[in-house]
Amino acid sequence: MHPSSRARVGSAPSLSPVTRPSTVDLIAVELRNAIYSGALPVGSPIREVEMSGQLGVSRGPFREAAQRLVQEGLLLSTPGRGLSVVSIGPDRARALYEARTVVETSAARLAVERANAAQVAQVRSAHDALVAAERSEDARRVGDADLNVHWTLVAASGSPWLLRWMTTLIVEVRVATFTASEEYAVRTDGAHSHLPLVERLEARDADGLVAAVREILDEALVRLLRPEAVEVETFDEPRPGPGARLEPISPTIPGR
Amino acid sequence: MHPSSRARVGSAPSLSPVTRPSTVDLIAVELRNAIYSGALPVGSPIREVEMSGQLGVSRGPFREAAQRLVQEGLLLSTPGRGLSVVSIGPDRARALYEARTVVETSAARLAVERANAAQVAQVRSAHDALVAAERSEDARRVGDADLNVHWTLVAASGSPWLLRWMTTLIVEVRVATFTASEEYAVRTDGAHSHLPLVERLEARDADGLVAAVREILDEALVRLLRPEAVEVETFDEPRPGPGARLEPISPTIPGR
DNA sequence: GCGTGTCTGATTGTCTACAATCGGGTGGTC
DNA sequence: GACCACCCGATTGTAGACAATCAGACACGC
Repeated sequence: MHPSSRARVGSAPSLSPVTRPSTVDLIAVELRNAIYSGALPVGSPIREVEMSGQLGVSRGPFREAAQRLVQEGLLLSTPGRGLSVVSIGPDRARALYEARTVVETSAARLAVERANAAQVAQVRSAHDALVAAERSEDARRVGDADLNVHWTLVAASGSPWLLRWMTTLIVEVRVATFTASEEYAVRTDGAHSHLPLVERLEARDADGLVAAVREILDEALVRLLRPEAVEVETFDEPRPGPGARLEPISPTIPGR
Repeated sequence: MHPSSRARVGSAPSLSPVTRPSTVDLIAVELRNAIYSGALPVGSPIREVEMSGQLGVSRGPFREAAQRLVQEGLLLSTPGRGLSVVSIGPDRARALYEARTVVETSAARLAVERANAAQVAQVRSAHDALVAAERSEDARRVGDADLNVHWTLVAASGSPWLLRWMTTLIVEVRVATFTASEEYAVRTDGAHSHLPLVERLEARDADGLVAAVREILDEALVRLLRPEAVEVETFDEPRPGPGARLEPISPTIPGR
């Protein structure tokens, strides 16, 4: 997903330690992506025998990766009954958006204070991708791009904690969306409504940026809870059909 | 620790589903407590063969529980080298306190808006426990009570997300403390300095409460980073000696 | 004395097998 | 028809075994 955990090769003359992803790392990413994309539907059981087989790994590391997602709040573990994908209904969706608002508004203030030019450019670049995504009229691509604008804004805060929470919140937002409706719809004017985020960040206008964030999130929550109450045009896309299929994990890159 | 995951027995005539803690749940709690208390020192390796033996469980569920703590940020997993307790030095401590401030000030505002009388009473009760702890002059007990005041305040916000983050932040604050110094010291006037938290919550004074939270956290960070810069009297206690010892986990309560 | 190669023990990472649990289906009794 | 007991297949939870990896010690060559 968004975090790039690529090994950093030190530039000459100094070398940095090389870290390689473990099997558990890879499985956890795969599972998180599957939940984010809807391939693993909300509330659905995690059949560990079947899924570990699909991924080409044994049950041990699969279970370990799953426990990461349990801790993250994306999977639910019930002793004796196994794992399932969480669902986030209306009550919890309100709390989710409340937490999301805390993170994003706080990150916005920090970003205005301290984001460097490269970080600000990344938010602008993410917004450009949103503009491009809207031309494609592909709801999923638009939704991804929309969330990525928010994610880069939080990344620009420079706070590892806020960014970690935001990475999970993004998946949870998707879970809440899938819980609310089988259909995935995004507004057609997301690029326009998100433009003030970029402009106010560039202008270092903290209060204006926070207000823009709040407005977007408040509206998104209303649309999530009562879609008919919001009169905006949307791109629609039905959810992928059932039958979660996980691809085998690529062999770990050998050597170090 | 603070979250009580006790099974809720429904009052007659309706019964609620019974949930029992899994072995993985129990191990994770044990590990988290051991990090919080310093029994597992910062930076120390997690010897899974030895520790699972001490807990009386096999390595499988031990590894699963450890992965929860990896996701939580309390343990670090390095492929081929295993697990170790994280350390949080000065740079990360600043970011930690920044995140802590975000959570606690946001929770404070929500608590003022919506905490019921029972929740407010719990904050007051937590403060009473801090007063009692100071009479004992036991630094650990004081530190625990201090953090519990903060935790109950966040609990009073009613936000599951903020509370979950806060539960981890508390352990991380301890990790940062142990990283900074072998000695554990708490100020002797914590009850006095925390009193405005309770009073302003009771008075529903949001701005006043937020200011009080900020002041306490700012001062705590200064004391963490430069202890000599803060002239306050402290209770001191050396850290427990090395040799982490985990007690065997009680057998799961049979039946359902 | 320093650097490199090899060996060994400890530990990690993964796999497989077995016991325990759960849920659904079936048959018997009232 | 409703309820209960039993059985069986699927799945989970855990233990133990084996392969792979790492770190430290030692020997050798320069």
